[in-house]
Amino acid sequence: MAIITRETDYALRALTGLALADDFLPVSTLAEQEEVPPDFLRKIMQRLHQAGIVESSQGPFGGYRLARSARRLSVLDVVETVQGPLVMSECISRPEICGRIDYCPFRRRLSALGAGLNAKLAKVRISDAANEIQSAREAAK
Amino acid sequence: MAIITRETDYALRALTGLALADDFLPVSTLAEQEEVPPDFLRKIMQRLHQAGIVESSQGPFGGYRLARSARRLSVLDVVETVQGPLVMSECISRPEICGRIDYCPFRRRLSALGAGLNAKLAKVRISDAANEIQSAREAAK
DNA sequence: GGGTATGAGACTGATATACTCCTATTATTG
DNA sequence: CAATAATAGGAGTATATCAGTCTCATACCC
Ligand code: FES
Ligand code: FES
Repeated sequence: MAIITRETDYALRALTGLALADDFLPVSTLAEQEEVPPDFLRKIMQRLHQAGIVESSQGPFGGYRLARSARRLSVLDVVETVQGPLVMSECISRPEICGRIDYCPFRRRLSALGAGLNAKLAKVRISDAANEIQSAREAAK
Repeated sequence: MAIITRETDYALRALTGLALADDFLPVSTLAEQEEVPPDFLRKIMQRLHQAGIVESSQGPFGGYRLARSARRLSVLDVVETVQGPLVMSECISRPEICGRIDYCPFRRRLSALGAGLNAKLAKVRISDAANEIQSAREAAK
């Protein structure tokens, strides 16, 4: 089972592309650059827009750009926006449906692992990815 | 999104029950104890049996028991048996479908997180859970 | 052989995933 | 200032997975 869906993967690619562009970029360009089906990316960008991660401009020369610095945008933000909160299991995340909360021997251990993963995903920033691409480009010159 | 499905959750409960019983236990008893739909648990036990995690005995006084010590059975084993390998993303786990393997700035970082999570899940053993239940029972006496 | 238990697997409803297509809005152009 | 072209916005669809049920065959004990 994959923890990160393709939708999130595509969103990460697109946001990295936007971080490098630093200007309004249309979905068509972004989709070609990042090798994502354009119509699918359009829908993904809408969700990122609703979540306030990107700003949009319609009409010719429009497109999307980051709404905040790539340094303040983590992989966790993107995961949570696209596929919802990342949790170890439904039973752990929702005490009201658990029913064995007092004596379940896995709850504590597994929820700690979930919290750990979330913390690590929060430390990977879009700017890290953008910087890596940037460095590679300069090295290739 | 939940990393561990309900099916895996049920499997963990059942295996912990078996670890405490240390004898053949029928699915009906196990299902009642662990609060799992009996027919669903039956199917889950079949998969655990195919994977060699439990042994079965048919007929009266039959049921399932652990095929190996609970100390040698980790949560990761159960996750992989029930829901397949746990990976960060499809694109990361299958280089042949990736296409951007040489320059993807997320591949290295995220696959490291995936490996870390797998390692931690491998360190949580069914015996840990069984021991915790055992201790609680003795304390309640 | 009768009764109790598991084994294998087909079948189903609901939800999520991955993607497509049509519509509304904006900016330039003649 | 309308027509047009470029863009985002949002509805809709096919497939897969999840979660569970049901049936029937098989093995075992008395
Ligand atoms: S978290 Fe609910 S039973 Fe374990
Ligand atoms: S792992 Fe394939 S594009 Fe990032």
